[in-house]
Amino acid sequence: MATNNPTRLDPVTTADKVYEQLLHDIVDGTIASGTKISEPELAKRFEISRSTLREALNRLEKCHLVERKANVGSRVVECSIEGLIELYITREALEGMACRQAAANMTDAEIESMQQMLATHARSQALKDGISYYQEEGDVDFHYKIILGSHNQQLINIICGQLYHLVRMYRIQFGMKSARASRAFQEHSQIVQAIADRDGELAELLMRRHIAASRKNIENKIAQKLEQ
Amino acid sequence: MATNNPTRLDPVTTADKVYEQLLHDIVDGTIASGTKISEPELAKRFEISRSTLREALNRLEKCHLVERKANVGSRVVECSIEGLIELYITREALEGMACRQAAANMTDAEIESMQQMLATHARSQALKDGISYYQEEGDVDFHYKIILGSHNQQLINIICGQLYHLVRMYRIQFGMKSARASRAFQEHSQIVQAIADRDGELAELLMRRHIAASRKNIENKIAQKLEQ
DNA sequence: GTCGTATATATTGTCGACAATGTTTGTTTT
DNA sequence: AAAACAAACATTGTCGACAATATATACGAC
Repeated sequence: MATNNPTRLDPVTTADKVYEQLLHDIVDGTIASGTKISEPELAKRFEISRSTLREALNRLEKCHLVERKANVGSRVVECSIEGLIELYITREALEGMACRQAAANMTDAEIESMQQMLATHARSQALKDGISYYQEEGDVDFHYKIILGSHNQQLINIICGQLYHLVRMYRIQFGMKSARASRAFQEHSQIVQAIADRDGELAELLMRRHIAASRKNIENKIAQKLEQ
Repeated sequence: MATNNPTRLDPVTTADKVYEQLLHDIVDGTIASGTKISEPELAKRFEISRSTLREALNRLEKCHLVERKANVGSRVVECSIEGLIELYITREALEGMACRQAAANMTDAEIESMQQMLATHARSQALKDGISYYQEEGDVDFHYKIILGSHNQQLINIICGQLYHLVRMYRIQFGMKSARASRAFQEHSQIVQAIADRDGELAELLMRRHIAASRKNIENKIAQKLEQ
């Protein structure tokens, strides 16, 4: 399945490449959450100068994946349950509004494309039910398309450019495998229908519920894990 | 009036100082919107090296005040009516949610402090009615307090750390002098009441209307200016 | 005279070294 | 032995120079 990721523009400079590598490593936990980052060490590992490493770190800071204190250094952001909840609440606000705007601003062609995508998901889901990875990819693609459909550059930048990296990080590190695939698919369908009807108010409401449900699902899972 | 600005932490490094100076100059238009930034020239002007200037530029990029293209350079962000609308729509989503969270998470002391603030505004407004500068400052302080009251670090970072610089830039450059002072004050009071009642849903609704009204007010003003 | 190409210029990206600040270790004092 | 201070160390911040890329200028072909 093609992951239509709007954040990834071809890296031209070496700082770009290092940024992408570090982004990947942090998101999937190869570089553990909370780790102190040693500039000299990392620079040596990548065989680059500290200047270009710092350039890469600056971009990671932009998506809130590393935090820097003056004269002290950088750390990979710490993953916490509180942080996760805060993130999802922010998502609820932003993606809800993006969905409302999408209902107003998406072209008919874009809507058509979404409906086709859902049809594909339905088929692939019917075939390999339970295999959640594809559903995960599909879920991300679905949300990206709606955000882009808002045609609001501010929303697009904030959500795709910074928030989503953190979302993916939490998903992977907390081992969220989208346990509610069929339910989520149903919700996706309702949302697309609202957009097709150009009903922005309903579209926003449904998206907010969708994300809130996802958050509660994750909260429950974590609560279960803590009980074990 | 003390401007309780949560973004301004004491600058320790020279890059911090240059950042703050540039931030100020860009927001108030001393460095015009859309200007190409020449690194060698700016570095010479501030009598610093290009490295530390680039550090400052990176932070400006974080709040979407400058945009950089690889191997080409940086420009001050362009102010457009579309951009303004997109910004206010984003504000509506984020501050609306922040207000809902504030209703849930603000301490009684924080609420008390807001009520006192409003009382001060009421008095100062009654005295020097029409002098909108204080009202402007007061408005910013009001919104900051609510955002901080959400106790949601993600929302606080996005809104105070990046969005608000742009908001202030648009306000100044488009010459918005808050023509609806008394109306805005009334809306502020209603919002604080909803928060005091711990009615998150209403608080969010009112904040969204408040920002939407502000946006429409600005749009009208711009339309009038274009007619002249 | 205009378009295309090639050279020259300027700007950005990257590098290694030095200065300033934080942190650790070792010593001294109570 | 614990606390306080001092010195050695490591890390981050800043600098100036070089390399790679983009832009501007000059020249030549049609």
